[in-house]
Amino acid sequence: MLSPTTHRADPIKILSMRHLPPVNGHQLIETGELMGASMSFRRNAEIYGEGEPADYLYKIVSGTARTYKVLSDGRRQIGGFYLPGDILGLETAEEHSFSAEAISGCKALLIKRRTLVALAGRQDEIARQLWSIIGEELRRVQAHNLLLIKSAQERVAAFLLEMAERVSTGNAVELPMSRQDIADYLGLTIETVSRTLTQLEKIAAIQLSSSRRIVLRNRSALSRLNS
Amino acid sequence: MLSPTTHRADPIKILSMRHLPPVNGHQLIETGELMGASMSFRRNAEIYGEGEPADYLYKIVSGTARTYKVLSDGRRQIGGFYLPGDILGLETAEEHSFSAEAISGCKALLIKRRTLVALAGRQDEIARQLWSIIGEELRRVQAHNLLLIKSAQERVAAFLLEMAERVSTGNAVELPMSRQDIADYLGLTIETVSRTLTQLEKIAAIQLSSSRRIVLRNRSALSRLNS
DNA sequence: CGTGATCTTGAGGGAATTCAATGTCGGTGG
DNA sequence: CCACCGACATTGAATTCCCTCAAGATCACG
Repeated sequence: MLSPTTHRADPIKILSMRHLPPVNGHQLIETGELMGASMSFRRNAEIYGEGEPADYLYKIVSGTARTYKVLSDGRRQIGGFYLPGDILGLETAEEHSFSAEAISGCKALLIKRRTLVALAGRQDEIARQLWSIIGEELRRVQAHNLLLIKSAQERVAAFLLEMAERVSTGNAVELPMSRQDIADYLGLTIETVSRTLTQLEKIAAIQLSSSRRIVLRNRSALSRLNS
Repeated sequence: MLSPTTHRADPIKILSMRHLPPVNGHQLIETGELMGASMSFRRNAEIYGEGEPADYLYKIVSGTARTYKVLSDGRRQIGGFYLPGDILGLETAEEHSFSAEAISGCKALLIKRRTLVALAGRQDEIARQLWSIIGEELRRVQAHNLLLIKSAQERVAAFLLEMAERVSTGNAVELPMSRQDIADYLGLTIETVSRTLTQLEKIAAIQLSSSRRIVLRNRSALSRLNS
């Protein structure tokens, strides 16, 4: 059962809670000054579009989301994957610089940006958390940068290790995204991702139980690939 | 001559001034609560190292700096180039995640992070500027990400356009960094950068006056390459 | 069971890298 | 002043890695 505190009007909790328990009954949580409206998105539904006003942050409650950009020639670059507990749509600009979509069915908590910023001005703890969140995002994007200069093997290995940290139960990784998503995240083609995975299986670094389920058999081998 | 305000104890000015006039005489500027110590770095000198405590921000006054990481196999990835007016070392973590060096002789204004953060808690204007600076940094890193999935031509073209915006006088771009720096920034080899530049010269998009001086002859051609 | 979507595998080609040599520029000392 | 030197940059040839195009294989779903 839910602990009573999850229903309290506490913006700090909204920001910091890693997994928010499901919102039972009504879709609106009263959280003091910070309205947390819960919103559901079905598979492939748009959460927000590039260029739209960035009025809300979205805290993923369940499911997975992706941010992406489509270049003029049709190539798609995925900026990141967002799992439960992650915060999406963090921009200091007035407009979203990426689009966001639900990968699987997906529930998110909406947080009004202006309200949050105003609140941060008065409550140090909120401000501190906001800084930590945007700093985390910056580090994530920088790590992604480092990925993109590496070889296909290194990129895939790094991706697997990253996902293992985020979704793993033991050594098994249940991937929420398709090969195409992975490819567009890593700056590779879907074929190269597929080939690299079978290659990693051949050297006994991983085991492909099914296409979406991957077991890490030899993490140190993967780390070693990770230059 | 310097206007008197440049010497006033005004942290907002320190953050926002695009180009800080040279500090004549003593090396320490009294800026109220925010001490702005001026510091000089010679070519290739380290400004800070990866993993060191991130106690200071550095506002470049003159010269150019680079941030970088060296992977275990020796490859170097340059995270960004910082020109006069840019702020370096912005981390919300306790430690620097990149190293920083002066590319050319370089003067920077040191800003104590803790002091700045404390100040931001009391002055909205400071907080607002801090947000804008880190948001800018985030956008810069994301744009860099997009670069790294493109072809060599596109990367070099995008790099030239970026530098043109930042250092150009008309159509001439005076590059402060070496080919190796450019290569490590773009995730290419020095040879590929060189070849691509001569290629761009052949199609009359640019002119290589000298190796460090490049004239943009056809910006729309460069933009077109920029997918 | 079909049917479409997703994933894997194969063969060939192309873009960037590697390795190697040559060229250019700025400084230093004869 | 010019010859030499080292650092930096360009160019060339061969190779490697990833992409493209194409054909199967597998999976989910009606």
